[in-house]
Amino acid sequence: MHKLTNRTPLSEAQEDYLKQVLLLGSGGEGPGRLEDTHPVSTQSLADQMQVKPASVTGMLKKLAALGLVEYEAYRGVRLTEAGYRVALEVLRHHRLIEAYLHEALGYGWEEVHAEAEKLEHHISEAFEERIAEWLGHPSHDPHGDAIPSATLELPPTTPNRRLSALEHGVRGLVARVATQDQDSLNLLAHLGLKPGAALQLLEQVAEGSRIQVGKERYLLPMSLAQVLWVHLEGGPHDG
Amino acid sequence: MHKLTNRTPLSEAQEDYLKQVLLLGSGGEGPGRLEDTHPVSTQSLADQMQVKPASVTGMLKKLAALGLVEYEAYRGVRLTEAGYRVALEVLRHHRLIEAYLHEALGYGWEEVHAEAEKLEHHISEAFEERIAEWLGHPSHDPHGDAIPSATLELPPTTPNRRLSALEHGVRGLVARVATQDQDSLNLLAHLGLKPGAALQLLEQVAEGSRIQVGKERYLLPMSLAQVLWVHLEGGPHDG
DNA sequence: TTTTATTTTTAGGCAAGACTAAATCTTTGT
DNA sequence: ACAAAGATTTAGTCTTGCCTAAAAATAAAA
Repeated sequence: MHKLTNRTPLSEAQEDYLKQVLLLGSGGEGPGRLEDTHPVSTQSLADQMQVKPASVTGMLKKLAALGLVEYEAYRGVRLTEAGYRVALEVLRHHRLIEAYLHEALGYGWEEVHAEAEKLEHHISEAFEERIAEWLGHPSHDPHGDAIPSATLELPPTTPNRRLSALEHGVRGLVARVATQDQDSLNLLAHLGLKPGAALQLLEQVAEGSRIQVGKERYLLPMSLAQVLWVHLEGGPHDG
Repeated sequence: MHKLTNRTPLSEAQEDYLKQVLLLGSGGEGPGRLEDTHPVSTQSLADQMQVKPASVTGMLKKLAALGLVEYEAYRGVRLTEAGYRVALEVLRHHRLIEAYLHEALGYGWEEVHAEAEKLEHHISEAFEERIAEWLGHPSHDPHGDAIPSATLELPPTTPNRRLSALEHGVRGLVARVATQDQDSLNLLAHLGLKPGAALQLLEQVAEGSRIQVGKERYLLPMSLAQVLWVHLEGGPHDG
């Protein structure tokens, strides 16, 4: 029996599961409309949450009973409308906090993830509002990830592509750094490859992507080239 | 067996208990040196934590096993040196957050407590440092409560007295508002009775204290007069 | 199609931290 | 001094969220 008029506050774990179902169920471009998501496997959730698959099954049953996910045994899980809203709310908290830590408190953009991960579950709506206000209601966080609005709409997407999928010679701006791995973040930050940075793809080789950033040339391993999303120079315009 | 080389991170509940043992064990003037505290009863902790006495007993045993409190059955509890340090650290977090919410994010001084209560357990040392830096390493929070330094020293105490204990005619400045009750805070805020405000005690009556604030006169109920700590005008100097 | 490998679920447990009810200590009143 | 009252502790449960091991379902391969 679904409890759609759900006003029981969710636990931290529950919120985290919902967030991950959204993230894993969306393409690499980041979360979009609920209809565009695909079901998520128990295993992928277990990996993401650093937890055993059996634990995931247990939690999914609870969330299904709350009407927050649609869960069919052996068949993966997807969010309901209600679960989707919760997930977006958590994402909004996370990304606003990242932006605030970066802009207001001088955190490096590569340092903000861990702190936001803890805080996202513990701030009030008032806090959310005040930092959003202070920041001027930003549409993207320091990693280039979209921030849902107060009414949970996502900002319009721009046509970005993975560095690893570009043709040689192409120039563009880093639009998004889609990893949370601390080592990767540190390296990319060290190379100046943060959102907004200009780069040119020299060529794709077996080991990864040879690029030029300012006057420097680097060979970026495949694993990193895949998480760097690039906005093409002179690419498609929308207006 | 005490585990004095304690580096197991404490739970939120454990930190809260330690904080309350410190607060309840200190006089109304707020926490001072560990030697000046008195043992705290199970009942008073239960009241403060909104929990049944049996639950308190259970937790105290755990904390005693960790070497954070000295606990003798039926006899109350006090902090050990290690527990005292944890309690001060939590208090520092709490009060720095209150100050930051007030000064940086425009929270009213009467609104900050609830938010700080949640956040105090979830911020990193880096976060603590950055907001302390931003604030200029303040010695007191918006309620006038002392903030332990990064090395956990308490700022020198000033000779304040409860409004309810003053003689009529006396003038002074509000030094501290020692309540966390939201209704009381709202009322005091409404009357402009925040730390720094000047007032004069007209007379003590059975129902409370008749005072003058600016051009207004109020009869402040006993319960409120007891939580208002006043710094006497032209009072004892220390230099 | 049948076997094998992989994924997922079930079953049973554990640790925190709360609760209730019952037992036991301490204090207090006379 | 002693009994009643009040405070505290013990004993036994419950819920949450995780675990491991074993069973079952699905998917892949022969």
